[in-house]
Amino acid sequence: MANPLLKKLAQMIALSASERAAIGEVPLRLVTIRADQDIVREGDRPSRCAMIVGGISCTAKVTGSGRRQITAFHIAGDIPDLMSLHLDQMDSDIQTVTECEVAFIDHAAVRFLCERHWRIAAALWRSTLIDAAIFREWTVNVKRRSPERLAHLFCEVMARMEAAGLVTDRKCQLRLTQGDLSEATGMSPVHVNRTLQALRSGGLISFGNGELTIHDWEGLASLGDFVSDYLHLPQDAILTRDVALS
Amino acid sequence: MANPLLKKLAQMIALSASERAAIGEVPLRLVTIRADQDIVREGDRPSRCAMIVGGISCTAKVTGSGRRQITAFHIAGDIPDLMSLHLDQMDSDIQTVTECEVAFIDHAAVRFLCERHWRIAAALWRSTLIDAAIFREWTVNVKRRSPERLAHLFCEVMARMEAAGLVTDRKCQLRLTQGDLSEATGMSPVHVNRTLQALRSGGLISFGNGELTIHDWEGLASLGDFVSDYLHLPQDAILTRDVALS
DNA sequence: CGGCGATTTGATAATGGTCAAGTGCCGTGG
DNA sequence: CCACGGCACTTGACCATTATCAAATCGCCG
Repeated sequence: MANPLLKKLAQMIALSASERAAIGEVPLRLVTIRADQDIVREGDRPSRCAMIVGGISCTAKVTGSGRRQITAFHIAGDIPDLMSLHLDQMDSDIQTVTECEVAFIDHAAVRFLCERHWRIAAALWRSTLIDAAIFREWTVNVKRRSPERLAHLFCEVMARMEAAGLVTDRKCQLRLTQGDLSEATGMSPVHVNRTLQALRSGGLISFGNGELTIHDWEGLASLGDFVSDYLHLPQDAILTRDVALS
Repeated sequence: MANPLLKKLAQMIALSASERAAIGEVPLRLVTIRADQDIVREGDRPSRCAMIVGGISCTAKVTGSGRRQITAFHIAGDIPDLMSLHLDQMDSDIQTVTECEVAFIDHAAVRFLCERHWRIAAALWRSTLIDAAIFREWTVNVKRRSPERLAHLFCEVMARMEAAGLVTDRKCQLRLTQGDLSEATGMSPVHVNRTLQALRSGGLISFGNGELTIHDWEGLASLGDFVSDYLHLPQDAILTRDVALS
C-alpha cells in the first residue's frame, strides 16, 4: 500500500477489487516541496490536485491590508485543493508550512474515477464536506477568547494527527512557529506567546522545538470547548484517541 | 419551472432532456416553517435534505458557554444541509431566521439522481464547495475590525441575493435583527448597533424595517475588503450586479 | 392601555493590539 | 574557534477596540 490515494480511500470506504484496480491505475507524481512555498495560488486554474503525503501545509488568504490569514492546516492524507476539481478558480492560496511531500493527481484522472465509481466520488465529496465542517468550526472558534482558541486548535490538530497515525504518547511533530499560530488564530504574535506560556504553566501542553505534547487532554479540551464530532472521524479512530490520550 | 430543484440545477449547468426528466421525477415536499424554528438539529441523522425556496435560514452552533454562533445565512436555492447526504451526523443546527418555505428531498432520491447522472452529482458537489469557500471567507472576515466585518457581510448577502434575482434598486428584503447580526459577526449587540449607525451616517447603507439598501457599493465593498471571487458566481450574474449596483 | 422585543444611549472595564527593546539560538564565514 | 547576523521568541509599557452593565426609548401587537 505505497499508493497514498489508495491508502486514503481505503480508510474512508471498504474498497472492492475493481475499485482498487481503478485507483491503482491513477498516475501520481510525487514531489518534495520545501517550506514556505506556494503549492497553488489564489486565482490559479489548476488541472491537477495535490495530496499531502508528508509535512504540514495550509490554506491561506491575503487580506486587502496585506495580512495573511490561515484558514486551515493540512496533514498527510489531505487533498487541500480538491475544490479545484469543480471550481473554476482558486479562492485561496495553498502553501507549505514545513517541507512537504506532495502527490499530484490530474483532474482528468480523478474525474474518470468518479464518473465510473460513484462510491469513490461520494468518498471524495465527503472529504470536502468534512473540510467545510472544519471551516465552520474555525468560524466559531475564532470568536472565542485567546486561551480557548489556542487550546481548541491544538486539540483539533492532535485529534486529526492521531487519526492519521502520527501521534505517540500524546505527542506529535508540529513544526509551527508562533507566527504561524498567530496567522491561524488571528491573535497578534505577542499575544500568542503569552497565551502559550499560560497553557504551558497550566500544565496543559508542551510546545516547542517542532513538537506538541498534550499533558492534560481533558483539561485542554474543556478549556477549548473541543468536541470532536465536527471532524467526522471514523469511530475506531476516536476510540483509539480516547484510550491514548486520557 | 415551478420545480425549485430543477430551477437551481438549471442555473448551475446546461441540462439535457434526460437529466430534466430525471430531476422532474424527484418527489419534493413543500413546507412553510415559521421564524426561529429548527429545520435540523446538531446530532440529527436526517434522511432528507432541505432546500430553501423562500425566506432566510442560517447554520448555527451553540458553544459550550451557551452562546449561539451563526456560521452562514441561506437564501432561496440553497440546500443548507446537503452535507447530511454524506456525513453520518449533523454538526450544526439549521434554523429559520424568518418564516421560510422549504422543499424537502429524500436522500434516497438525491443518491439515485447522482449515481445515474454524474453531471448532477458534480453540480451538487460544486455547490457544497462554494459553501466551504464562503466559510473560509467568514473565517477571514471574523478577524477584521467591526465596521469592516459588517460591511463585508452586507456585500456578500447583497451579491448572493442579486444572483438569486432578489434585488431591485440595490435594495433587498433582509429581515435580520441586530441580534442576528451580532451572532453572525461575533460582535456584541450593542456594538452592532453603533457600527450600523456609523455605516448609515457614512451614507453607505440603509438597514431597518426588514430591508437592506446599499447606497454606495464601491465604498462599502472597499471598506469591507469585499471581492466576490470566493462566491464563484456565474459570470453573467456578476456583470448584472456591477451594472445594477455601481 | 400594557407589555414585550428590538433598538438606542451612556459609562466603565478588560481583552488584546501595537510599539519597542532585549534575549537566545543557530548557521555562516572569517 | 569565535564573531556576526538573522530569526524566533520573550518581556514590558501603553493604548485602542470592543465587551459589559444598566437604563431609557420606540414600535407594535394584543
